[in-house]
Amino acid sequence: MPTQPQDRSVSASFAKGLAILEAFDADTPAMTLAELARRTAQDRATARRGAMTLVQAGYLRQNGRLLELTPKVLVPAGAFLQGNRFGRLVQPVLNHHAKQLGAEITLATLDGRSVLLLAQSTTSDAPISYGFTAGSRLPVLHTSLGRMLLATLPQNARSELIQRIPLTLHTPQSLPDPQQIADQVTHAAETGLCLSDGEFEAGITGIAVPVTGSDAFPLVVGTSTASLGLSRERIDQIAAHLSLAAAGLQQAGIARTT
Amino acid sequence: MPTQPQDRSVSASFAKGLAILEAFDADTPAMTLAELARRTAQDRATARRGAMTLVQAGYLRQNGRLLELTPKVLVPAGAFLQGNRFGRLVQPVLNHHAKQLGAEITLATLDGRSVLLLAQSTTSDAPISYGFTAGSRLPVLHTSLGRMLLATLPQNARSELIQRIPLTLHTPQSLPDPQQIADQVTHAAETGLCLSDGEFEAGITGIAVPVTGSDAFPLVVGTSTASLGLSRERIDQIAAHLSLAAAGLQQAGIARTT
DNA sequence: TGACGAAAGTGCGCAATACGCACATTATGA
DNA sequence: TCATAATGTGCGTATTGCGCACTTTCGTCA
Repeated sequence: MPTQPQDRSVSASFAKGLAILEAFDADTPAMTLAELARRTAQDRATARRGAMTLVQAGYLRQNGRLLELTPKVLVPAGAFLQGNRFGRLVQPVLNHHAKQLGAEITLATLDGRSVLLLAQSTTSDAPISYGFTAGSRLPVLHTSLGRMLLATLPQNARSELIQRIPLTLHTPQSLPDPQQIADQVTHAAETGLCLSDGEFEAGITGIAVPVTGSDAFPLVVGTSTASLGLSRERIDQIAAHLSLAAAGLQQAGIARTT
Repeated sequence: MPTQPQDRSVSASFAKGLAILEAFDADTPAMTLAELARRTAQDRATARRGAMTLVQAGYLRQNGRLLELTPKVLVPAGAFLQGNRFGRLVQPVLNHHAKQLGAEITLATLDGRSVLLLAQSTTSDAPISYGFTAGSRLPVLHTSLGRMLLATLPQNARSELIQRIPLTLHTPQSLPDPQQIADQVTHAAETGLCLSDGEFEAGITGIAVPVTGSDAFPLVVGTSTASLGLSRERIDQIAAHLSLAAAGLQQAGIARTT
């Protein structure tokens, strides 16, 4: 009684263990074993084995009957960021243009069905800080970053993703129709600029431009600002700054040398 | 022919898979499969299974014959940082006192046998930036952060760690004798302040103070400055700022509510 | 161009190992 | 106090991962 056409080149136990780790997110950085088993749809004994392995490896720790992430999960992230010279190559560029612009600039890529924030400028004098950091996830369909990322994809992948990603409305202004979103994406692809007004957070307009030249990951940079009194001139101004930042990034060598 | 007193509550395959992921560090964010197998001392087939599983899960990607970390490794880190409200609780405190102090302030904990950086102030006007970010590792024995962390430990754990951690000298000024280091740690424990002059990077003095009140992890904050012309008064001044930052952090609620 | 070494992919037999049921125990809350 | 839920554990079973050995591909130097 075979269960699945098991792929002999991936380890099922390892995959299940990773699923345990992935069960922890920003909203739930600590949970009980039973809840963990429920979330991952694994047998409690299986979930326990995975969790105990993670505890032994140092990625989880037991606090009473709660399992919680330890700071050790920062290590692989640090390896990625340092290994790719983010601190030296990316951060200065973002900071410089953010200062010029007077608003924070975010670098993001696409991961599965969500936007993944990679880095953000840290100009302490910037007005708003949303508490988003590297590793944060954002929805794809209703953010300027997400739509701009979609726009970098080839047509077929683009429309397939728009269909497959469950559409959740965050504000009354969130576009409810996949077709409208697809049109916005097409428009973004043609103009190299994407706006999204109040579709993710009310009263906030997101603006994003692509970072071309990266053959490894789709990359975009973006910023956000209050929608109120946002003139066309100001938008163009912001877009210009973002484009400069994007150019600076690819010149700094974000593109992977294949 | 039994191999090991195998612990039935941890998954060997999962642990091996995690070892694959841990093989990637800041110096080697990409490597070939053979090298991966060599580093982890696993059979190539085993290493391949682990790597392919990580590829399927999205944490690694294949670039030619190289395996490299993907940005997805930022996700667990983001979950930890956001879940513990670092962006809202920690960062503002660090930034505020860093501005007052005129130098970057770093928050760190102890992970195994190395210092693990958790967060760093981001005052764009600070003089030096070492390229260290959250997730970076530093040696324990020859940094002020590390020694201050050791000082927070109970006596037995303290001396055991000092014995067990391999002692590598980074500069001519690095203390070569475990006993001297132990004395420094004791002194740090008594005074609540730790200095380390040029033992990790020549000409740089590190200064660290403990963040008490955390029952979950040992925490310290520290900064670094040029050793040249560093007066006793200035040191006291810096220590005062760091202590304020430490107090601000525990007041912000870094301590885990057990 | 040919030949060598290193790296990558694959198949498969064996047995170690992870699975998941079921039971006992302990915490939680009505 | 009882009921419910969560935890830890033992263990039989067969699934699953291990690792040898072979083939193929790639890169390099003669």
